[in-house]
Amino acid sequence: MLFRINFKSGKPAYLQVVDQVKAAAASGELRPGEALPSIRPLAEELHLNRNTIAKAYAELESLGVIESLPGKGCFLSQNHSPLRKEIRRKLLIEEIDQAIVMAHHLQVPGPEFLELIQERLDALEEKRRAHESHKEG
Amino acid sequence: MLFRINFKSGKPAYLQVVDQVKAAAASGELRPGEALPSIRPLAEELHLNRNTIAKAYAELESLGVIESLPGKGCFLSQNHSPLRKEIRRKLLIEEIDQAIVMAHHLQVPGPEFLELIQERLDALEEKRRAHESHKEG
DNA sequence: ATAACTGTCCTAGTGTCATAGGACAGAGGG
DNA sequence: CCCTCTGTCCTATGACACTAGGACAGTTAT
Repeated sequence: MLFRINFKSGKPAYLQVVDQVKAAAASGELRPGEALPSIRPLAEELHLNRNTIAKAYAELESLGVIESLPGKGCFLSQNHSPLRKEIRRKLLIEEIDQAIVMAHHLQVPGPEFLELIQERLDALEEKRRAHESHKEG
Repeated sequence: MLFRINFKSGKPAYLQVVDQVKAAAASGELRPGEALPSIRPLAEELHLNRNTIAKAYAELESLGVIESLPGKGCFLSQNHSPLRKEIRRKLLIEEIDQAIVMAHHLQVPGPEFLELIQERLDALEEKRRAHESHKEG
């Protein structure tokens, strides 16, 4: 598990951590129940204040991605997203529409757009398979 | 052309305008060369300061979506996105990955995700056809 | 020229965000 | 108990984002 902060990206450090944990969860790099790096060591490793990491973890907990047990540590949740199905669908549609509008604006035609999506889905699936075999084999 | 600002969304007003103009351009509601509402009247209509609209338009110009001619007005560009193809592809991939990670996190399975995308693409296409016929017929 | 319109720049106020350090509370090993 | 680890809360500070009003410059019609 390796995080990297891009200090010149303009994106807040704590949000970068949030995104990277989410991505790690999606790719299987982090598995349900697994412990995340504890706040202080990770903060030191990334040259951030502990509260910056704490804020990221708090955000992740509010999203249902992780659970934090004071005194023990933070762990990846079993069941993500406590939201109702219609809400989840609505959120996802917003995200999709944003990508579609960007594709149009970048003049990427529909077929190429779909191809790109399939490509990324495949890439993710491959990552997941790789992590499966690492930890089960 | 109708804009609506959601004041309790937390999203800055000028960004809401940016998104709505981009969406209007993608859906064909706004066509290349067409004039956008001028800054002051639109600001008054939306109960915003002129500079809030001006900032939105400036952002859109920097993105290549519109062109503003001082003294004349703002107009939708012919050719969006002055960026090189690899850059555009990279930007789009970031957006797509974000949607994919969200789909995973919301526990929306791959096929349903693709279905949703197709659905939104179709919806956009229908809008575009509707605007075609309105303005050509 | 005047007036009414267009967008733009400058500057200031206000608030929120991101980050940081100190102190506190629960868990577990000597 | 004592110490060290865990996460959490409170507070403060610095920076930046958003908004706002005044003054300016280009365009067009009268």
